[in-house]
Amino acid sequence: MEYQEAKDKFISTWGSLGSLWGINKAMAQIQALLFISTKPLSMEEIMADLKISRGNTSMNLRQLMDWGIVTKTLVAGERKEFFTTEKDVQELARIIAVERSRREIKPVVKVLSDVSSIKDDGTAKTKELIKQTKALHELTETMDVMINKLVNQKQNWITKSLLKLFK
Amino acid sequence: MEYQEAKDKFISTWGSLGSLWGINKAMAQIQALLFISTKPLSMEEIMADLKISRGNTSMNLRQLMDWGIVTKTLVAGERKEFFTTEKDVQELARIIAVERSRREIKPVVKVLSDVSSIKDDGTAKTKELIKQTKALHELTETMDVMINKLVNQKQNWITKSLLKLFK
DNA sequence: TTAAACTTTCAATAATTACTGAAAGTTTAA
DNA sequence: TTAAACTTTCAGTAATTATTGAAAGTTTAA
Repeated sequence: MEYQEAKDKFISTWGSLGSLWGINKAMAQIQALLFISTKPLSMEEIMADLKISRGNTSMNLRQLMDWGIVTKTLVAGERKEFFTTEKDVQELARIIAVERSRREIKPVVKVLSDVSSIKDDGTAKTKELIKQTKALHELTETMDVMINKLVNQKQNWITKSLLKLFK
Repeated sequence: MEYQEAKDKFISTWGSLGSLWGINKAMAQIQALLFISTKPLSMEEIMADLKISRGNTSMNLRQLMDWGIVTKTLVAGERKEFFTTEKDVQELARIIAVERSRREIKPVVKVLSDVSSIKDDGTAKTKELIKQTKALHELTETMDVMINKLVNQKQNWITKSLLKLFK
């Protein structure tokens, strides 16, 4: 497999994987492109390489910046803006985990907490609803705590955690 | 909040959360409905409660059975089929984790392995591609191993893991 | 058998989500 | 200033994904 083929394969796989970590295809592809680039890229270069429109590029770059995964960088002597992504995979994984916790898990924990604390009217169906959503609430909260603790070990957190779990 | 309101809120939240664990809305809602039901439900009952068509119900029930989350149960004296879901949240989480690993993580690990092992032609861009996809490969594989090990602790795995990590 | 009761399939359609491109907005250099 | 170089916005459109419903398929009881 040659460079170009490998590059395309990586970008397209990473793109379709976007759904796994909750972002859209173009967003994931832009991140992938920056991730394997040896230098900051301009909007023009990203558009040309991925064959997507200016508008799409602009919107998805902004989202990536909102996630804290991509940053603008100035290139000496150039007027236009250039972009780079976090290059350290562990740091990348940390950012994604924290953001997903904030955006998706926290709101669900809230709903589960509300639903599971309705008044017990003594009927079997109400009892079941309370029991099951309470269990789900505990689970979700535990996992959220776990993610946030894991991730705060910073440097080399994944390897460290693995060791702790299975030594 | 009364029973019906709480139930609707739970089902709709769980439904829109489907994307988080990689399934569609109707599928997640059916699972949610079964999860808080005090008895097995027939297709008719599911259709009526969620206001979805027969076809949709049938297809999504099948998918839930493929995932191993829902099972057919026979109800004495009834000809039609009834359905139940796994009621234990920890077991539910185990099944989902294993399935996602199999369906989504494993194939990506394969691509990353292929891409990161292309021939080094000495150029900077090839070196960068190899370096970055290798790092991603290691990370993804480590996480996959972690998930599978965690999950194989069976009984009470989440609490156990949390203790191990932070004692 | 057969026909009623039930489930599955799948082409058509609806709903959702992503993308384009041109106009409006912003910044900078002269 | 102003005009060129650049970025953002967003209405319209395209692509994707989910849903319907009716026809075909299956099972069971008589």
